[in-house]
Amino acid sequence: MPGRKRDKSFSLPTISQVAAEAQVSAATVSRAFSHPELLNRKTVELVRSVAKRLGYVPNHAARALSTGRAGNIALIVPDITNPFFAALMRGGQAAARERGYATFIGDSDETPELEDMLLTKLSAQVEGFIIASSRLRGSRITELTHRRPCVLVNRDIPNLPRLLVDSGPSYSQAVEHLASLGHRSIAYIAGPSFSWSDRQRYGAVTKTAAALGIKIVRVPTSRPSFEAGQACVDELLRTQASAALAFDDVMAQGIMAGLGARGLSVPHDLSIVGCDGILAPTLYPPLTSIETHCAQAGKQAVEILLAALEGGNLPSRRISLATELVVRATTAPPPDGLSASAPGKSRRPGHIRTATTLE
Amino acid sequence: MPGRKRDKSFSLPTISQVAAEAQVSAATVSRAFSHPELLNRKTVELVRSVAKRLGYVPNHAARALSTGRAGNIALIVPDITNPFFAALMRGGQAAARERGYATFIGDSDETPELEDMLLTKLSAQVEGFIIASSRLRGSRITELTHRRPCVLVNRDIPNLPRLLVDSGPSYSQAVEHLASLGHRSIAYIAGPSFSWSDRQRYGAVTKTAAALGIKIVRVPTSRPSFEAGQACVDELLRTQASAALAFDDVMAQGIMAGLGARGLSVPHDLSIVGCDGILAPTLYPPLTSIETHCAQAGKQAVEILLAALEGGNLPSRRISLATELVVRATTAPPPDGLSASAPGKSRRPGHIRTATTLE
DNA sequence: TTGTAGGCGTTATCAA
DNA sequence: TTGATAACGCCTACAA
Repeated sequence: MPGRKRDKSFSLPTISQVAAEAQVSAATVSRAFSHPELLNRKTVELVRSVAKRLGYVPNHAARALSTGRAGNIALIVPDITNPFFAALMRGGQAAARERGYATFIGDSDETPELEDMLLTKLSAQVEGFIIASSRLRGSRITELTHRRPCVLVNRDIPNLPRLLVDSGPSYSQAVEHLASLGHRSIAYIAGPSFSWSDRQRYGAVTKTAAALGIKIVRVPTSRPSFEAGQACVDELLRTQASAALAFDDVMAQGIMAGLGARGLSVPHDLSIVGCDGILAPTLYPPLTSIETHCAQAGKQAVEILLAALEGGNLPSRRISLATELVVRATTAPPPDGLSASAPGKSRRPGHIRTATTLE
Repeated sequence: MPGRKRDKSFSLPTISQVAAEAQVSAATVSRAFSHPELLNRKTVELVRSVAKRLGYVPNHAARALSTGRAGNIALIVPDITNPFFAALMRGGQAAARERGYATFIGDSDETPELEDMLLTKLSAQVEGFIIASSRLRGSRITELTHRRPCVLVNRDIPNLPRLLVDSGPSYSQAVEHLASLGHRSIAYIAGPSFSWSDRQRYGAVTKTAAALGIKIVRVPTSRPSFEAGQACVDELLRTQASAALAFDDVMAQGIMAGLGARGLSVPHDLSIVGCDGILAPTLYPPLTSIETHCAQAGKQAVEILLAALEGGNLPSRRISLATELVVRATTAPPPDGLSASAPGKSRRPGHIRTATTLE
């Protein structure tokens, strides 16, 4: 007869074992967990106690097959170890868990191929995706969205639900902040070329700099990592810029380490601004950085996805998340510039937040 | 008739759709993916091309139900955002992916309850678990191991397969290193009380210190985080110790920040040693720390688990992973001590590795 | 309030 | 080399 023998050594108790033990039908056991309100109080209690004794837990995979609802979502990020994504994942996973969803993670290692592979392999096991900083072509993302609901983070594709950390204005402020300190030549330490965030940030920087008559030099890097930050220091120094705007805190940290290794000090020899806000307050000196509220972004992305899953259709809305420039101790007047303003303090009014103590 | 209607908006192509389109049976389609060697070359090609055109991907959940093999594993850690666990996860996830397994992550937020919940909810969807630094009672872990194969990291329970980052010897060396610099009173900044690693580290520290006639004061903390590190600085200073051995790099970083905020400098006013090796080289000053090779540990744990899944039984072996003390720039003679030895350099011979440049 | 039975997508057994 | 079919564990429409 068909059907296969199976290694019983690690098998979990099934619904029918519970049913037999409790002397009820499997349907009753099922209802005791999914729709207890349809059952007699006593029955629910009986079934649950038997289930507990046997160690029965409803099998998600089987339930998924039957209902089409896996109770899982997946979170795809380019780099698990980057604090921005780690915080985003943490916020997202907590939100999912609160609503009863389990979370897959995929680390694409910054490569489109791996990202694509993860997305296709996971698609049957999850109800939807959060894709953060996708390195995929827009057309491919749109295709995938037809198979499973996707919420994008930091990728702006029309008609798809997306959460955009709107750091452009803060980068503009950062340029103004540096300008007010007397900087006339600023290096932009670039992020990945496929990154929407990088385009947005670089765009804001060049535009604001042009308006202020400030020179911007773009320093390309291999990927947003501590090592890449260190590695670009020579090129950064060659630009003769007196300040660096980094794509993120991790790179800024790498640059600070690289400068330190060359006997240069921050902000005395060079001013630095990062972006993320996670690493920034933990560094020495505390990094002037753009706060992105990444855990909040993860949470909100998951909430949008789950609402869509339960509501039935995706909102296709574009949501912007505000950021703030937080001035700490890595920005000061340039070495030979005007020394009227105190280091680490901006004289400009506006939305700039100044952190006086370590947070 | 029974069976339910389902929202078709996001449904994936199924095996029978491919079968119909390719004019073969569902069994043939199945074999084209699972056992192509049983099929005619032409047939395999035909089926695969049709599948590709339709965007068909075998449904893992259904396969899991039929075979009992989910093709998933789960990685449970106390804190996703801790670089030690982030690196461990990255190593583990990459190893799993290479062997065709997808990875769930669970962040237990340092609580046993959440950890237990994650483990039970995930058990039906995964073939096995990697549990890192479990905060669960040993008896509970043993119970869970009967349901699904588990490989433990940094938890020493007899008869279970476990990978232990054996940092004890390096902590002993750290004590000797500090002693050789002239320190006579050292604070140990503790980790979580349920943590095997903490017991091992504290044990090694007290034992070695006793042999050298050095005083150890244990400073308890709420959890291994940057904030907790900052928060314990006052208590640390009250101990009058001239050096601090921290449970991990994250706490060491918090302490360094807290000292900086109080106008104290490292290693001039206080020497600090951390543990992990991820954060250490990125800090300023570069942190003397114990290198734990955490990504490697994640990889190896997964390999043990997968070998067990394929081999059929768990090895129940206890594997030790060696660590190394890497001396960087946060250890020096105490303020009023002998100043014969150069700061940041140990005069002791042996296995101590000295990092002269930033890595 | 509870039981019966068909079906979710896939795989393995058996037969052809 | 391929096809028909039972079975995996669960859920739900319908009957009782």
